[in-house]
Amino acid sequence: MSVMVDDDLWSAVGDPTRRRMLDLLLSEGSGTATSLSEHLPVTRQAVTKHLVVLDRVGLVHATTAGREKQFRVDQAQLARAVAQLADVGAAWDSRLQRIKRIAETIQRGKDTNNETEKKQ
Amino acid sequence: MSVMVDDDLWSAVGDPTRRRMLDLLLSEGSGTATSLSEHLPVTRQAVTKHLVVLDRVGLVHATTAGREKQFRVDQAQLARAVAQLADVGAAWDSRLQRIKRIAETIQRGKDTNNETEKKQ
DNA sequence: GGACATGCGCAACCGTTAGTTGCATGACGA
DNA sequence: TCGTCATGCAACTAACGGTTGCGCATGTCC
Repeated sequence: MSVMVDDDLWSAVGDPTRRRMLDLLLSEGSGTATSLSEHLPVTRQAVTKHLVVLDRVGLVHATTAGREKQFRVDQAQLARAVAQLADVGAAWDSRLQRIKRIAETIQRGKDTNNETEKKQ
Repeated sequence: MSVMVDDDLWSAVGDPTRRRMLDLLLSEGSGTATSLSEHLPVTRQAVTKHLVVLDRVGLVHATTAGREKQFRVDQAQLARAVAQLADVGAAWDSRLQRIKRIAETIQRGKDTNNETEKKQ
């Protein structure tokens, strides 16, 4: 019934700044804490902390080259996250649809018992 | 490009406890802070605070009856939230698809030793 | 090689938030 | 009226998102 959700993964994409960082990394291909912070309303250090979080849940990983640390999106993990968004959305959506159908059934009258409502 | 997202609405459903509360309210139809807290690993007071933020973004609203305060999900607002989940998911998904296509194109072009490297 | 710039990491600090405990109050049933 | 039950309010803690400041390593330019 209730969808299996990785809370850590969801929380990681729950933050607006981190979502924008993922957007940036996807469109640019890769980026450093400094380069990302230039396109964001927060400081480099804040970006660094977010990168740690994203790295911890496997949504990005880094390769150090000289004094720069390039981050890239892990596509498989982001795909997992997208799947979870879709799952939860679908679960809620079907709930809403069911409520709507019940409401319409009640509206129509009480003798049309073709489809069953089960929970109270 | 970047999807229009209501950060407040998203943050509201970004919290795992609040998501479970919405699940409970959807399946039970309605609930009080006390009744919800009985199915959750947090205290009644914590649930109350979450109900305040859910109410603030319009995802639930309450009707006071005697000494009880019954909360119900606002279906229209939850539908909006679901739509935003779907939007962000779709945006990332198309990004991932595009990257995949580009990767395949490059692979096809430079391919004289056709061993596909597989990650898993 | 030395001077300077750049990218990063670490630490201290602040405001907000998710959670707790404790207590007071208002509504209900016997 | 008395006890019970749901709620509300206040204080406190821990974690988080954010800042500023500093130190260190690497790269560049004479």
